Amino acid sequence: MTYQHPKFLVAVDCVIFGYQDADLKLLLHHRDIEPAKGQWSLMGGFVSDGESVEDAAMRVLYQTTGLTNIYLEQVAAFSAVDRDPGARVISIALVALIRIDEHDRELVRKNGAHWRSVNEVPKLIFDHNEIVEKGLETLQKRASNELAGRELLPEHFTFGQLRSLYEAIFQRTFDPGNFRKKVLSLNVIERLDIKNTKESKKGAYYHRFKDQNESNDPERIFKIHLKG
Amino acid sequence: MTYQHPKFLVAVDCVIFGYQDADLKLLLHHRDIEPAKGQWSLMGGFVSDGESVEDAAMRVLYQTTGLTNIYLEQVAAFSAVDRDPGARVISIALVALIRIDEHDRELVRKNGAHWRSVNEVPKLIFDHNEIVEKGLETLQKRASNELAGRELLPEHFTFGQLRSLYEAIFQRTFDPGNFRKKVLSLNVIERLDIKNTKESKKGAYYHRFKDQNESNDPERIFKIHLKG
DNA sequence: CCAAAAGTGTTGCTTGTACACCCATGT
DNA sequence: ACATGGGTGTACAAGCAACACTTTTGG
Repeated sequence: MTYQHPKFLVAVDCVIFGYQDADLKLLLHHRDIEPAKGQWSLMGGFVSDGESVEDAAMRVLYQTTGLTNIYLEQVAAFSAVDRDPGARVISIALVALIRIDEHDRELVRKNGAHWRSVNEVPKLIFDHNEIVEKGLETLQKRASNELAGRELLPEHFTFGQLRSLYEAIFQRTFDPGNFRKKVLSLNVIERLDIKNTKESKKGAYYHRFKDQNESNDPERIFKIHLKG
Repeated sequence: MTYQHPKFLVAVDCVIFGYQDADLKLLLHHRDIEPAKGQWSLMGGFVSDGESVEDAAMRVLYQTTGLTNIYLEQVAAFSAVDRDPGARVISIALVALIRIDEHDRELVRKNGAHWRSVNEVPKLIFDHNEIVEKGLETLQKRASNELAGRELLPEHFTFGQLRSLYEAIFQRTFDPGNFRKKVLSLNVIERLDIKNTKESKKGAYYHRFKDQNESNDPERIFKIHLKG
């Protein structure tokens, strides 16, 4: 051992967002270990040897949703000395965005996990409510700097669906016309020749995200300040 | 012990920015422990029991600069398994902004520390160059979302000095007139009746940051996109 | 026919950007 | 007198925001 210093348990807590029924969802489960066993908690786990924080988060995600290749972003480190009454644990929070229709429902069920609307997050253990707050902020920042949704929407989506997603993320409404124009100006989605006729009488064209390469993004600053 | 899991050394690495001679500076020192002893490194240390990550960073700052009450912001966790050849160390990076004229030069000297321009950062140990990059990004984001400089400039400063600071942070020039108007519109600084006559023939009014309370900030989005 | 979402257009306003231009003064 | 940074003003462009209006079709 080269260094003589105290060591710590290091955990990852995943703020896993999905989107369904025009509502931003958060994956929560009943914690299965003491302390606070049975209470609502974020999906989390401890970092293992030979594993980076991101590796650990991906492992947790795979174990709980069956998904790989997930978009992950660090939120922050939470390290208050008494944040976990069971032991001194330093936790790195990460936010993950997943397509809710692709996850393994059986796995989620086995984990005692449930999707809950971000508007109805129950009291969570420790500082997890605070982590959710910060995680949502991180998502909002991301969604203002670029057009988010690739990881949350199905392959094909209408403008209405994209707008609903943004309304869920920012917890407010956007003017349909202005939102459309703003998104189009970013030049990152393209229209298909198929129409969705389920969600409106007239029918709305499906769109899809362009490939990373062809979506020429010259400093795309989104700056969503559209009012309802 | 409640949990059975591997434990890790947790470090803090501080990206300490100061500002002097129209140049953004970074505090570096010669590492005094093996491995990589003597090489350039960020100011850092290990988290102790009973100490949060922020506590540890403040301790490191105090030990190296003698300063307390420093603005601190988390950058990210760096946790690649082999990032430190001496041992498995998970490091939380934080960015700190200090007024360079207030630090304890003697302390800094004892630490073998030196201020280096961010434009001339040498090869650092481990992943510290990457940490500096991320730290600068964090500073830039902060400086675009609000008027930064409280912690970097002296009490009284001219528009020229503030603009120079921003030019150092963003590594580009700003139009003097437009910069002035933009900053004034934020309504967070006030003019004093004293003039600085050293840096220009005409003399420039000193300004200072208003108190947090009286600087009514209605969603101040800075959005520095001024061209040279 | 009516409601409701899709999609387009118009207009006023705010803000960014590029300048021109005067001011004060040390050299 | 002139070069230099300070400070103000102007004019155009771009983007935001509010909202009118037309299209389409299921009920």
